[in-house]
Amino acid sequence: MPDTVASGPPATGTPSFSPLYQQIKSLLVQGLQAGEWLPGQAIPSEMDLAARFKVSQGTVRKAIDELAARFKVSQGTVRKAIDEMAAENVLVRRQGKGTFVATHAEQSTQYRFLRLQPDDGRAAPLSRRLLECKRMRAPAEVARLLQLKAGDTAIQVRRLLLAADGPGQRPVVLDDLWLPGTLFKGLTAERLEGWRGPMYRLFEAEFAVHMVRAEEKIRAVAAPAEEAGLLALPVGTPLLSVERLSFTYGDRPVELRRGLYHTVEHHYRNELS
Amino acid sequence: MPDTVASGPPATGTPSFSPLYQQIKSLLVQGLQAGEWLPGQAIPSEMDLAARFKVSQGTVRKAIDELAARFKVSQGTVRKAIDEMAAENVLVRRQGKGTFVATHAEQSTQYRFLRLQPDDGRAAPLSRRLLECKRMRAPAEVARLLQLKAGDTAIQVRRLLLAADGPGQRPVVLDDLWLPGTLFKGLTAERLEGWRGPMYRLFEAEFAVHMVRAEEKIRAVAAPAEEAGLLALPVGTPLLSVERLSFTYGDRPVELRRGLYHTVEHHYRNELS
DNA sequence: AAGTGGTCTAGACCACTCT
DNA sequence: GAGTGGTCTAGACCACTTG
Repeated sequence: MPDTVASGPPATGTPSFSPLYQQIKSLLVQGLQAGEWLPGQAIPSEMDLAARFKVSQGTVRKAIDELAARFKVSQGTVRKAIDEMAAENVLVRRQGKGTFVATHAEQSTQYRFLRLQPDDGRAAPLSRRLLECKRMRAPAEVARLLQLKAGDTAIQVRRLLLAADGPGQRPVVLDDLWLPGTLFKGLTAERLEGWRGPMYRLFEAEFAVHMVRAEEKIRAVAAPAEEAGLLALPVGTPLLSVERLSFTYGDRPVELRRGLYHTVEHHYRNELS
Repeated sequence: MPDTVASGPPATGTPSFSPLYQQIKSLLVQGLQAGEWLPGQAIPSEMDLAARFKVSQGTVRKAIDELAARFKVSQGTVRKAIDEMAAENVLVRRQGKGTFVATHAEQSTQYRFLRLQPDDGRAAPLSRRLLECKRMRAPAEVARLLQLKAGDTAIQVRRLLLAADGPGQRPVVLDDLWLPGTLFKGLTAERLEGWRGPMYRLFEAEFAVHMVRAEEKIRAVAAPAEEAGLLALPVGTPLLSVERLSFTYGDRPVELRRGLYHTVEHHYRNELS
């Protein structure tokens, strides 16, 4: 870890460039990026820190104090950095337990990025059906958005999400995903089909890629022939087209997804403020 | 102002019910609700506070110190309350100037709730055309969502938003609004047509109703005959249906709006985290 | 020069969780 | 009982805006 911070008393004099707590924040992001702490784990790893500072492991201090010592700043400054990261859903505080790296594994945040809801509040979870998973050269537009070099390979995944609350299963969502081939080396159809749980959790657990935030562009479109067929709908049915670009730590784009949502018994929910 | 807070040293002992800064926050919201400070104005009004505490007006202190004195808590606690309200876009901090009540008047936050964007980044502002503005008895569904009593009057407004970047003006959005008649007493078609600027700014300035947050339900629908005609589109064109319920201070619903967006050259933009 | 929000420090007690 | 985050206090200097 560079000691960009730990030079001199930062309270007075030059804040050099950005506020101390912002520097702490980016150091923590670097740690997350490097996989120093994994989703679901607590920060900091006391063993690790003890080793780093060559402090006897029995030296018991507060976790944040450890961070403070590591960065040579006060507890309050570290707190403010963590405050912001908690507001961004990168970290999760739990009173009495610790501060944890956010994960897509927990019930409460499992489908954090899926804003589609059934019109009646009942939250019948959707089932999945994998249609395709193949490696290919990334199309120009995909390469551009994922910041790949021309000719880099991408993985394309196509799948259906189905509502199962009625008598039969009705398709509700058709998803097309593109992933950078370099990051998702061992990803195969079998791996995807065998997985129980959210796809983003698989990405965390098997490929060390954690989705932090995303941008979506939403349109209304008429279902084209092929897509209509897959969704078992008449050609031309109005569908919500949701183009999502997802980012991991450090704002690196790592997934491009285009979903077609059938919004007759479901809707896309959004909060504005 | 009740002195729910100002009883005894709150740092130690019983926090009675909720954290101090939450109590401060709700007191501030009460002040906003009561119109004590208006959108665009700074908080606190020093004259007002001086009058309240019968302190000579010449006694100059920091604004937050005034609030702190008023509520008998430390500066840090007031700060935390204001922090949260700034995060909710209820207040706006400006370094060196003060803390202000958020408004829909400023350029930067003018169309805060309109997530529709042109596909090319160019931000050609939309022009408006008022189609209708009439008082009527609130339909059951509208009354329910706006928490009106059965039979209360509502104002219905219908309007078009048009893109003017090309040679002619093309309709892009058809909006239908319902407003509680009691809150918007003098609202007429003339008042709406004569107004230059965002509608939400008119609501602030003329009716003392400030929109703080909103919930939207989004669907893809086929344009019905009447709406298609108004938008100058073929019947059945896929449109984004955006149903918005807007709230003012204290989570009181004050506007129901249903927009139909034509999303061929525009899209709805959303950020997930 | 004065007043504002922005940052930083140092220390305290409380509420919750786990052993 | 020990360790965690949550809240609260008191005071300091800095950066920015305005007279």
